[in-house]
Amino acid sequence: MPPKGRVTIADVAAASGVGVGTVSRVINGAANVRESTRRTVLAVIKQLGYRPSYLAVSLSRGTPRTIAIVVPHLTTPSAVMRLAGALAVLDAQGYDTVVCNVDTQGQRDDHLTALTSRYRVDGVIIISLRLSRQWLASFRRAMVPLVAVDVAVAGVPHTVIDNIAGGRMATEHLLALGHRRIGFVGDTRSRGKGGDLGSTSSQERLHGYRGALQQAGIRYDASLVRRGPHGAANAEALATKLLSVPDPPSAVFAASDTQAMGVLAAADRAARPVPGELSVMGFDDIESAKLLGLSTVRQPLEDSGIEGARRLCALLRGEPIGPLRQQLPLEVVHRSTTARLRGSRPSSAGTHVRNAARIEVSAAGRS
Amino acid sequence: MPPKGRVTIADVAAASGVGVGTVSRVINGAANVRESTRRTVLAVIKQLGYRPSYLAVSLSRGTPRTIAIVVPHLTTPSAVMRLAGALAVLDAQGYDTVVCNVDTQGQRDDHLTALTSRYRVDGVIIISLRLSRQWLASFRRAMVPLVAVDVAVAGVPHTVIDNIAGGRMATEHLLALGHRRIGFVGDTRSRGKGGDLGSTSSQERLHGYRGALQQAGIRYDASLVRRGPHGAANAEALATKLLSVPDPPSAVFAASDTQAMGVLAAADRAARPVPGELSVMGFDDIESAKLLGLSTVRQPLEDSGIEGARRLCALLRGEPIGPLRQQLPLEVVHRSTTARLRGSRPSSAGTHVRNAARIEVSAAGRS
DNA sequence: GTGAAAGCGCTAACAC
DNA sequence: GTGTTAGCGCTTTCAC
Repeated sequence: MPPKGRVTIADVAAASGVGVGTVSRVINGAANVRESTRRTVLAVIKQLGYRPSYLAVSLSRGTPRTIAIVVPHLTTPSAVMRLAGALAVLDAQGYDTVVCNVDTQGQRDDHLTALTSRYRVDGVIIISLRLSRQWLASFRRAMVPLVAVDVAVAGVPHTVIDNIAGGRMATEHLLALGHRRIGFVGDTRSRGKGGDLGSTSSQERLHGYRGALQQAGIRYDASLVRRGPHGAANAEALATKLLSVPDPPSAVFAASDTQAMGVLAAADRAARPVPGELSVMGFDDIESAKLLGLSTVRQPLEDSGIEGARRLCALLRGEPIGPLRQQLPLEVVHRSTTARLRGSRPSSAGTHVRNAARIEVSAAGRS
Repeated sequence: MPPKGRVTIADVAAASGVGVGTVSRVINGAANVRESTRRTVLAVIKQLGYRPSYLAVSLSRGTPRTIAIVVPHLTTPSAVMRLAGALAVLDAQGYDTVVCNVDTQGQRDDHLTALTSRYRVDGVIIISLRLSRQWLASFRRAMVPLVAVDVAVAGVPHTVIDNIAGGRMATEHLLALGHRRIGFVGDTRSRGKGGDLGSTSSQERLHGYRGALQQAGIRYDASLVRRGPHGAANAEALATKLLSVPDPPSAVFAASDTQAMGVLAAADRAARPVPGELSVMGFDDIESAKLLGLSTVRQPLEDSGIEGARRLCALLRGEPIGPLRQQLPLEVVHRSTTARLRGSRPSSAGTHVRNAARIEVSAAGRS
C-alpha cells in the first residue's frame, strides 16, 4: 500500500481517510480525537506497520532528547559504575544516551569535535577527563550544556571527591595501625602529548599521602613511591620492585583498587603474607574489593554518575542545580588486607590519627 | 546577527551573500565551489558559530547513522568487554552508538519497544539477551537490522561460543588433574517471570560439565551442583555451603570468572588452600582472572563485540556476512588455582582427557 | 559555479 | 473533532 520505501504518516492518513494532523494526534495521545477515529487510525498504523521517524519528530520538536557521555577507559570498573549510574537516570528521564569511549587523545578529539561542531545532543557528561582550555571554550561557544564527573572543570557543574583528603585518609589509616614505612603505587600523570588523558586523581591522592606522612612527622622517602601507566599489571610490576628494596615498606597505599590488586598479586609472588607482613590499602571500593577483602577508601562511584546526570537534566530544564562544585563523601573501609604492624602497640598517636580520619569523612562529605 | 535562536544554514547563506545550496556544498566539501566563495562561507560559519543540525542532516539524508546496543547487566566485566569491542568498530565506521542497559524485564521491554516502534537507529546489537518469539517478530516486522552476540537468535546473525564444549573443557581439565569429585557453581536459569533475562550460558556449561563427568564414568551428584542468582556474592554463599557438605569436592568449576572469585573467597573463608586443597576453575578470562592467577576457559569477549558490530555494518551495507552462526574459539588457560589432586598420579586417562580438551579447542573454533 | 525550489517526515497553529 | 498548512534545517536535483 505505501507507495515508496518507508511508510509515512501521510500514508497512514490516506489509508485512514483522515488528515495527517489527526494521525499525529492519535500517535501522541491528544485528547480531542473521536474514539472511533482513534481506533481506525490505530488499526491502520498496525496494519501498515507504520513507525514514526525519530528524526522527523525530533527535528520538528526541536530537540533530539539525547545525551552524550564521554568516558575514558570504559572497561575499568570505576568508569563502568559511573556510566551505569548516569545511564539509569537518563533512561528514567526519557533521554537516549550515546556513549563515547576514549582510549587515546585522537579518539578524545574526534568525539569532542563531533559533539561541539554539530547540534547532535541536548547535553554532554564528561567523566574523568580533563578538558583543555581550548575544548572548554569550544563547548562554551557551541553552547552545549555540559557537566563533569570526577574532574573539576572551571565554570562547569562538576561532581567530584576530595582526592587529597582521600589520600590522607588512606595513609592515616595505615599510620593508625602503626605503620611507618608506607609505600605508594599509582598512575603517572604524563604531561607529554602521548596518551595523556589527564586524570589527576592519582597525583592528588599522592599529595594526601605526603601530607599525612608529614603531619605524622615521617620523612618522605621517594624510593617508596612508584608510579606508572594505569592498570593492574603495571601496578604489579611496580609493586614487585617496591617490595624488593633494601628496607621495604610494611604497608602500601595503591591509588586505586585495581592497582591494589596488582600489589596484592606482587605480594603473593614475593611471598609476603597480607596483611601479616604487608598491609595493602586501595581506593574506590569496586566490586572486587569486597570480594578480596581489600581495605580501601570508598567513593560513591555509581552516585557520581547519577548526580552528574541528574544535574544535567536539571540544567536542561532550566532548574537550579546548586553549587557548581558538588563533593561526594569518602569513607575508609577497613577489611582484611590491612592490619596492625607487628610489634607496634595501639598508641595514643594512632588513636588520634584514627579520629582525624573519621573527621575527614565528614570534612570531605557532600557539600 | 542570526534573527532567532539557533543559527541555521540560511543565516550563513544570507550573511555570505550566497545561496543555501552553496553553503551546503562548502560544508560537505563538494568540489564545484570557487575557492574564494569557499573561504568566505567558511569565515562566516566560524564567525556566526554555525553548527549543522544533526537531525536535519540525518532526516534529509535518510539515515541517523546510529546503532543501538542492548546489553543486560552492563556492569559485569564480560558485558563491558563486549560493549567496548563493539563500540570501537562502530566508532571507526562513523556510527554513533546509543547504549541500552537492561537490569530488569521492564527495562528490557521499554528499550525493545522504543527500538521497534520508532525509526530511531539503523540497526541494533543484542548482547547476551534472549529474545522471545514475540520480540523477534517485532524486529522482523519493523525491519530493524539485528545481530546478536553471545546468544543464538533464530534467523539472525549471531556470534557465539560453544558453551557446552566450554563446560566440558573446564571439567576435563579438572578430571585430567585427577579430580573425581567436582563441584559446579553457576547461575540459575529462572524460568519464571521475575527478572529472568534469559541467558542460558550457565546452563549450557553445566551440560558440558555433566557430559564430561559421564564420559569419565563418574556418577552425577546433584549435591555438588549449586545454582543461584548471578554475582560473586551469591556464588560465595553457594560455594560456602558446597564446601561444607560431608564429602566435599576437591575441585569446583564456576560458570564464570566472577563466580569463581566468589568461590575463591569462600575457600579462603573456609580455610581451604587453593589449589592445595581445592582447585577452582572459572570461565571467561576477564581481567581479574589473570591477576588472581585463576585457571579458566578463555572466550574472546572483546572480539565477540567486534564481530557483532562488524557484521551489522556489513549487513547495513548490503554486504555478505557469512554464516548466520559465527562461533568463536575457546581455550583452557591453566594458571594457579587448579592443581593435581593430592595422591593422584598422572594417569593415561588424564593425559587422554587433556588431549581431548585440546582437540575441543579446535572443534569449538571459529566456524 | 551558483541560486531556487522541491522534498525528508513530522508537529503545531489555525481554520472550519 | 478534524483538515490544511506552514515550518523544523538540511540535501539535492535542475536550471541558469
